[in-house]
Amino acid sequence: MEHPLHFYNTLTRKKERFIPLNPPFAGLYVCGPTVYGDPHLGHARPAIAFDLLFRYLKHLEYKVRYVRNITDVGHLENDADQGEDKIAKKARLEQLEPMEVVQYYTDRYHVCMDLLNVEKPSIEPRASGHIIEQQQMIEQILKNGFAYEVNGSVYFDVEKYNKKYNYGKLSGRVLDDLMTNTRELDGQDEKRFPYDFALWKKANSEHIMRWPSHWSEGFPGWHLECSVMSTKYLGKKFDIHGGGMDLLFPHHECEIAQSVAAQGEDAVRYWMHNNMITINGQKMGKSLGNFITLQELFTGAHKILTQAYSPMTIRFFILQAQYRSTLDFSNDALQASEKGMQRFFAAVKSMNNLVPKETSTVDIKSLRNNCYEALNDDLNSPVVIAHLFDAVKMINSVSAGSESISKNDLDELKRLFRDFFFDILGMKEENASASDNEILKDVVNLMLNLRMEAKAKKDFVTSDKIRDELTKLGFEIRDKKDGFDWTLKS
RNA sequence: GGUCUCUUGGCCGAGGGGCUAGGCAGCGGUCUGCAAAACCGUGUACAGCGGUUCGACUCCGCUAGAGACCUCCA
Repeated sequence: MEHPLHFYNTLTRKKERFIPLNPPFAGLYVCGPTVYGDPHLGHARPAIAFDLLFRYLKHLEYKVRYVRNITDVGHLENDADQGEDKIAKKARLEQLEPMEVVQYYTDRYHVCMDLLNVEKPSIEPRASGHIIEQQQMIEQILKNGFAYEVNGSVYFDVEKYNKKYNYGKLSGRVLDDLMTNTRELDGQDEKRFPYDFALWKKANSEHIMRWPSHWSEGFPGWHLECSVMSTKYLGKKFDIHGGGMDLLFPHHECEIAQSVAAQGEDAVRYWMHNNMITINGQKMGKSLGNFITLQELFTGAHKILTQAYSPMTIRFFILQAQYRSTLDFSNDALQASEKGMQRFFAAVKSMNNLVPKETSTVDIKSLRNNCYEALNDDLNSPVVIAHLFDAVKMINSVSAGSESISKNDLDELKRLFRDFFFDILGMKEENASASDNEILKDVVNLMLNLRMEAKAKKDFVTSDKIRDELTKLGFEIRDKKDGFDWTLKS
């Protein structure tokens, strides 16, 4: 590859060059949502971060299979083996079938992802659709001696596993430390060791989601689905596994243990973790109750918001931080993103109206490589955006007449925006429907032409009135040397 | 308590031993009938204290503060 892509591998704790196992193919698995609640801002981060990766890998002409799961079963409410299934609990609260809840929130998630212009993954498997495969993996782990059965439940034998392999290599944990640090947990009596985790859990009588198995009627443990579905669709060894940093331990650590226990070697080659979105410096999360749903952002219906923010504003906001940094959320920060993003779209519009000259006084040659360099350095989207802002400045200068651009350079500039701003960063014009409305366009142009006539007659009362009224309606009017320009703001 | 991470100007956020990040906001100017937009100019920012170094905001140590994981979490 001409542009070597590097990213930070959590497993090795350093940036590594990405060399896929079977080029030109690349396999990517990302932990998707547990569908028992409305998608919130936190869900947007990994979705967008790995959407960026997906898009960039495709841009680099890899044939990517992107698998992002839907967790619709198996995550327990409280302590590993005492709680009830989250989805079952919600179902009982709302008097709905569990699968009805799953469907409802899956649909909500999809709607939000579409609005955020997050591309659909190649495969979106559900845990509930892979019960048999999960049982097969449990059998394999049992056969290899790294699990034991107690009263119809099957647990992973962490201590035994750690004698042969290294439990904790991803999160940097040492099992001995974990042992000395053991806390009192209820209902651990079935386990040999507190850090053992369930592979299969016998369902109690009230538990609604249950499947038959050799061991009991029950349900699979929480970490199993990802091990199973990733390798099922990407192979026993595959390139990239992504997810939020909060899943690093125990979820991803257990995934590694399961895969290694089942097949004798790691499944994942590069582990990538996105950081959290914070609010007032604190992680936004369900348990803290300080999360803000995407719906609330899109409608402005939240007390810390002064207005609604469009999905593209959210996307731009998230891309303005590198995915491994925490991103502090606030109304002010969103407002800054919205303004900046609007400058982009205004510049793109005026780029398409630029008239090329014989020669260029702007230097656009380095822009493309600068953007590649930023992306190749662990997907540094904020730096890409900074370079694109340089391009915005050039466009505006040419538009203002203080600089000129050649036909070739203008074409390259257009390609630059198409490739990086639209295709890779995944930005898109939002109120296209409004400004694409021909009749609306004609009416606004009519009004503004009347205004021009008034101005020509120095009838500024009339001309200002037209401008002010249109502004009130949400239009932005910009006078030009010989004419005008306008946009409908969202 | 254990493990780990972070602390950049009013806000968000890159970066990296000596070279302007960028955006938003602010201030001054140009343009304009006035605006808006745009353009030009404008900020002695790197938590504190030591150390290493010719030179540190960037490396090391300590102190303070914040956070993450250790329990479901994106």
